[in-house]
Amino acid sequence: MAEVAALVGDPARANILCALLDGRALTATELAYAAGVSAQTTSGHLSKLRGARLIDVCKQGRHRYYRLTGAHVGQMLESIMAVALTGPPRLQPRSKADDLIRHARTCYDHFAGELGVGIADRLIACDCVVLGNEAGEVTEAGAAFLTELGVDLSAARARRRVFCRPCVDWTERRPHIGGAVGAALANRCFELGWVERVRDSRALNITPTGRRGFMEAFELSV
Amino acid sequence: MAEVAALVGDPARANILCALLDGRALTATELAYAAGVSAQTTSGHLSKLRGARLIDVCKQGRHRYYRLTGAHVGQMLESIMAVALTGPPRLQPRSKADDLIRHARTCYDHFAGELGVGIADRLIACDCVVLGNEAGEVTEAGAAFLTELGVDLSAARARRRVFCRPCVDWTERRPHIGGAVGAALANRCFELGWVERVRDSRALNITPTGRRGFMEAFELSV
DNA sequence: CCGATACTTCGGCCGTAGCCGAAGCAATTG
DNA sequence: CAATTGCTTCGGCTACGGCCGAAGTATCGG
Repeated sequence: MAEVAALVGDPARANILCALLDGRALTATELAYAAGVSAQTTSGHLSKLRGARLIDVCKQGRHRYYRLTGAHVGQMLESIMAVALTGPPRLQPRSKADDLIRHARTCYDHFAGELGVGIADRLIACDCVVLGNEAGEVTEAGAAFLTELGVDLSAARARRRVFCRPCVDWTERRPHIGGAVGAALANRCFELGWVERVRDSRALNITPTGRRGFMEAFELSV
Repeated sequence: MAEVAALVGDPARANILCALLDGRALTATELAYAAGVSAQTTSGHLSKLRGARLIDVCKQGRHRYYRLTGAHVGQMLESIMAVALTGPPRLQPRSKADDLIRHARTCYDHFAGELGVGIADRLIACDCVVLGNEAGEVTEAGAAFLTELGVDLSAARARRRVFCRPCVDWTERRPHIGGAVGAALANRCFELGWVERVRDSRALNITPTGRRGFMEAFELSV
C-alpha cells in the first residue's frame, strides 16, 4: 500500500497521472512535457508506474501510448485530491490557465468545473437527475430529455460501470455528474461541436455553437 | 496532491494511518509500536501528518491521542488499498494474526472480514438490505429486524454521514455494510458483548455469547 | 520536590531515489 | 541506406528525508 502511495507521491509522477486523468492515452514525450522532466527520467517513472499496474501501455508504430489501467486508479487519484484540498489552504498563483481549467474541463471522461456543476445543477433543478451522497439516478423525464439531446443512454446503461455517480468537483466543491451518464453526455457535446479540448490541458474551450447550445438546453450562460 | 500521497507513501506513516483506520484514537507510543520505529521518529511523522490535516490530536493528561481527521481520509486510504490489491500479487507470509484479521475485524467503525461479509450476505438474503454499487438501503423489514436487535437506527439516520454504504472487503473482495448503519450495528454488537477488540490490532474476538447470538440473529456460524 | 513516564526537538549519519548526460535500440522518412 | 524521431538503458551525481542517540519540556505519582 505504501508502495502505491509512494508512486503517486513523487511530483513528476503525480503530474503524469493527473495528465492521464481525463482518460486519454498520451505518448511518453507528451507525458515528459506534462511532468516537467526529461524524457529519460519520464521513461523511468513510466516503467515504475507500469510495474505497479497503475498504467497500461500500447505500442503503435514508434509511439507508445500510456493510459490509466482503469477507473479505480482515477478514483484513487480523485480521493487523494479531495483530501489534499481539505488540508491547509496553499497560496497558489492564479494563472490564466488556472482560470480556464476552473471554467470548464474534463474529469476522467465527463465534464467538471463551472460547466460541469452548472449542468448538474440544471438537471437536478428540473428533476432530470436525483443525486444522492454516493450514487445518483436519472428520472424518466431526465431520460427523455437526454435522449432528445442525442445522448445514447441505452449504450451507457449497457456498460458495466456505475451508471450515474456524483463526483465532487475540486474547484467548485459541489458535485457534478460522473459515471456512464456523465461520460455519454460529454461525448455527445463533443459530437455536437459544443466543446473542444485545449491542447496539453484538461481544460475545454466552449465554441460559439456550444454557447448557444448550453443556453438552450440547460439555460446556462457560459 | 503529491504531498499527501508522499505522506502515505512512507511505510512507517502508512502503518500509522492503517492503525488509525478503525476510527479509534491512539497514543503516540502505541503508534510508534504499530509503525515499528522509535518514539522520536514517530513524533516527527505525526507532526507531518498533522501539518497536512490527515490526523487530529487531542491532549489528555500526559497522553496525546491521535485520530484520523475524518472519514474522507479513511476512504482515501481504502481506495489506495484497493488499487494496491489489483497490482501484481505479492507473496506474503500468512501468519496467525493474519488469519485472525481475515476472520473478523473492524473497518473504520463497522465490521469486515468473514464476519462482516457474512452479516451482509444474510441481511441481503432475507431482504433486509439492498446493496447497489455505490449506495445501499435498509428495507422496512430490515429496519424492523435491526430495531428488534436493539440497533438504534433513528440515531444513525440523524447523523450527517452516509446512511448505508457498501464497502468492498479487501480480504473477501465482496461488499460488507458500512456507513452509519454498519457503525450502529457494530456498536450494538459491542454492547451485547458479542465481540471484543483484540489488543493492538483491528482484529475482533467473537465471544461464546456472540457465537450464539450471530447464529440466532444471522444464522451465521463463526 | 524528585523520579518516572509521555512526548518532542535537535543534530548528525546514511541510504534511497530522482535527476540528467551519454549512448543504445527501434521504427519511420527522405 | 543514412538521418531523424521516439523511447529506453546505463552511470554517476546530488539532495532530500528517514532514522536514531541525546537532550529538552510537560504531566503524573509518591
